[in-house]
Amino acid sequence: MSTDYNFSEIERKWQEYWEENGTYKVTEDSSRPKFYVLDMFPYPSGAGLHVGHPLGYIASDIYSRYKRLKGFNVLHPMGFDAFGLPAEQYAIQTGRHPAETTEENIARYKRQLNRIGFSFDWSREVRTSDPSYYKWTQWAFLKMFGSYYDNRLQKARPVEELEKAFAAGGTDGVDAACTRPMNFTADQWNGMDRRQRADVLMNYRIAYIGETSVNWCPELGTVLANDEVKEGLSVRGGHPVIQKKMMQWQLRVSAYAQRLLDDLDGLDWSESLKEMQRNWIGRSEGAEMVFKVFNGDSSYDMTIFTTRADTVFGVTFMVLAPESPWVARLTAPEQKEQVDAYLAAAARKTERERIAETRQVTGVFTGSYAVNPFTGQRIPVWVSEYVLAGYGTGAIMAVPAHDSRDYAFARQFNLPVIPLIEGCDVSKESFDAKEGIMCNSGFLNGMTVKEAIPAAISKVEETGIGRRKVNYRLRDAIFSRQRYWGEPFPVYYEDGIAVPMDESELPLCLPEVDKYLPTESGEPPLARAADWNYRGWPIEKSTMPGFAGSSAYYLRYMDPRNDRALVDRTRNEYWKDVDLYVGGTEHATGHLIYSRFWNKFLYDLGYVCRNEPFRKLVNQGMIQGRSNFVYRIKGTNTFVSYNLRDGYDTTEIHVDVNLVHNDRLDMEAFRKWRPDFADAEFILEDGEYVCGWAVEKMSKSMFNVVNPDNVCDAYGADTLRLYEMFLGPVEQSKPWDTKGIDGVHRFLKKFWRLYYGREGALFTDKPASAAELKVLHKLIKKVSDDIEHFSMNTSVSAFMIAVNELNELGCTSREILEPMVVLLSPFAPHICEELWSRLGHDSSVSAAAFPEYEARYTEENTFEYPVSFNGKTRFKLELPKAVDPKDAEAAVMASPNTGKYLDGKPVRKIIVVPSKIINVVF
RNA sequence: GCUCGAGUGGUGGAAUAGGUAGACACGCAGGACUUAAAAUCCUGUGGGCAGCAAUGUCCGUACGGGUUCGAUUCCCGUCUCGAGCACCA
Repeated sequence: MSTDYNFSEIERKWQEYWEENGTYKVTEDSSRPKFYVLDMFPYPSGAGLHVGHPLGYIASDIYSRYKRLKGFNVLHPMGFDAFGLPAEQYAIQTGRHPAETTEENIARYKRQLNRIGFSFDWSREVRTSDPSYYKWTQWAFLKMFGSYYDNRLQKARPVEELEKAFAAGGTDGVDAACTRPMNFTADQWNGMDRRQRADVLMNYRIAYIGETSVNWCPELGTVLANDEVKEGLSVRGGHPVIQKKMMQWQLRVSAYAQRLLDDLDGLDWSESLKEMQRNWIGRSEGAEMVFKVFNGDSSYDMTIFTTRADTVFGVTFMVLAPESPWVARLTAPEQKEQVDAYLAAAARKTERERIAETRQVTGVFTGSYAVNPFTGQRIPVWVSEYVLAGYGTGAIMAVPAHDSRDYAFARQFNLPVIPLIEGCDVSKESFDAKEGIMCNSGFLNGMTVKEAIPAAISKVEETGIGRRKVNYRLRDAIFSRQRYWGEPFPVYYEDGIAVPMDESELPLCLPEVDKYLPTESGEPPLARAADWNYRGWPIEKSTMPGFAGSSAYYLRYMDPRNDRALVDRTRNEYWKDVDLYVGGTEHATGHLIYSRFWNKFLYDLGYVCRNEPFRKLVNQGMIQGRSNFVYRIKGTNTFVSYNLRDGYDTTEIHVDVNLVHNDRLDMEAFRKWRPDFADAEFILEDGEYVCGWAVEKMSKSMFNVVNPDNVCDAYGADTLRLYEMFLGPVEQSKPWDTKGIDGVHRFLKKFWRLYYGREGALFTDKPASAAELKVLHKLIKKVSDDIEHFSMNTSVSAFMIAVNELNELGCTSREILEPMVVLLSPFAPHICEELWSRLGHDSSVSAAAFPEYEARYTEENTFEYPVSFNGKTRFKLELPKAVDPKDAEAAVMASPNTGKYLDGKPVRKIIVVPSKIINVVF
């Protein structure tokens, strides 16, 4: 048996052992408390893992292993988010089936993950593209199709109950979330035919089909959700996105806006992430107000939304969104030509162009007028792009004096500006702040803005002009994608009426197609599938988006092979929810909103027992690349070292970071790297070639991708794990910098040397000394506190200190060395398994118990000392043994806090520098 | 523009209730063992000033104020960087 730390042999051995023995397989066990640690499952891309991906997995694995040692029954699964665009685009280029390439990518991912020594229970693996999995994605969709949202009860209910209510009393007494408000009587409902009823119900379903303005990406040939578009470009691929009206499946996420907002308060998530969700939900309180509008002889009531009802006396015009249905109604014949031209121009623009032209003010007069309900004044109605169709009612009252956008518009088109706040200057810009005293505002005069807002809304309600209203920025999620590689909708069209399939017919599997491109007529790829129909009726041709499969996967891990339910009730009641969820912040407004919505929906229907899915969430930072450069002298094949390059005219060239160690170039490897560098010459400093560096995104084109496999080859998985933790706080983004990895590797070697010298085993049965025990117990306390607080980086430091101290003490006692192995095993499981077994244990170290921290070593060194004040013993001090009680008492008496706190608070801490007491902390 | 974070040595970063700032590691410098190298080990390492020295002393956590006996930590203002949202009425 080798006495050296042979990491590659050790790691291979134990990884095989874990697999053969099913060491990390977990079953429901009601005798032990559960703990559910989840990582956001990866999309298995063709590029494989780089060193940044496992950061969160390592942290969560340490946490899982720690909890296991603490006696918890830990569920720590892994799976794959396997549907997605890259596999499909690869299929379009190569003709290979996405299932095939996905399978290969998953195999590579699993191999790479297993090399790092994670304690995943692979028997519970899920893949979203697997029919036995997406059966339950489709099932949830059918449930959403069959449900509506009851605003009064604030929960989802079966559509059948809505039908009963309609049959009994029409829309009277029904308060349900819907696309547009409806009004009909029971008689009208009962008189409707099948198609009419289907149309009405579609207005209420939680999964519904409807015409909406969508983000259409022509390049990708599909629609995208709001969170898949950034700055007018698709997140995947960066292609331009335009607005288009289309019939699309949607999920009524907006119905859950208030609950999604309220329930954030109870979650143990970072404040910044909660804030992001709050912004995305975008609750704003205000009022809806009705304005009378006139087009020639016709008059209508038009509703607008405002958060500034107090400024109604300053309304000098109104503005409609170009897409608003009011535009057609309110365009006067003499203005029709101009309005149509404006609408056409607006429709042609991409989202990006609209954003780019934000500063340009455009608009057109409709020729119609409205009446200000408070002043009776006649005001013109305009159309402009700066008003959004999708928010509020798509129409606004414009108050140029107190809204900068209205102000810009008024200045552009010479519309009047009426200031409403005493002393404000609106000659150059609007006064947007909600402060000051109202003027020119009738009954509001003299009030502060803060008083005027509720007063104005009350008046609006009293006079029947409108009502209090809360608006949300959160929109319904568009759920159709015109793509192949996604879940098919279990819906067919009978005479054009959408009909759900029966649950018993799931899964509806993806059909084979000859090509993965849209058809010539622009239909989705599924239209290429011959004979794909249901009893002769056409099946829905679009597929579900990426977030469909990832919205409930955490539930499926609880019961992954169940074919009768998404998750069995008793299993769900055992595992309940995710105690710790680790993943990137990029999912803040996508997956993490959809998942919460999906879970709440299932909760409403009684399929799951928890209202929120993820109790605690940690966002791991991104690991950026650290690129290296060499400097070629122009026109030559000579490269000059970093610090000497000033004297030359050079070109900076990215060099593969795998050819560089501590910024020193391996010149031989460099010559072999590419043929044109084969005869490269170098100008060196101190005999070495020093490279330049920069922090950039980790990508192939920058040659800065570090593959964890290479790190495992060179240093071992345990070093990789420790090093990724040592790099800094898990939540923080940082560049991957191999400087310093030697230090961590050195630590593991030192750790090994504590157990094995060159001559063999060093551990003995000798009892531990007090000093040794103190080192151990200090470490136990530090490490457990650190892991609970997710600061693994400082734990690694603590291990280094402890090992140095034990070395100095010449520690050989098993009493110390055994618990040390258990302690380190969450971080470096392989080396610890090996040492554990060499210490004579038959079972895996993961079956051990995390050592208990014994306070006696601090107790032994402290004692209580009564302090008298005014002749009465007031409290006892806990003093470090090194401190002379007289000094302590003197320090207490001299303490500036004594007078303040002597009677009340206990002493918390005595601050001692080597020889003297500085202060007493109460 | 709005919202939320963060600014500490040459570098990554510690300081987990306001209490010795710079733990630990890298890098660097010097030394030991080597014919040599690698590996390993030891010592030093924020800055200024004084001293042969051990040491002493002052300044230091982006900047300017404040609260406190005491501030990297709390409060106000400024600057810089990062993240998110962005015509949301």
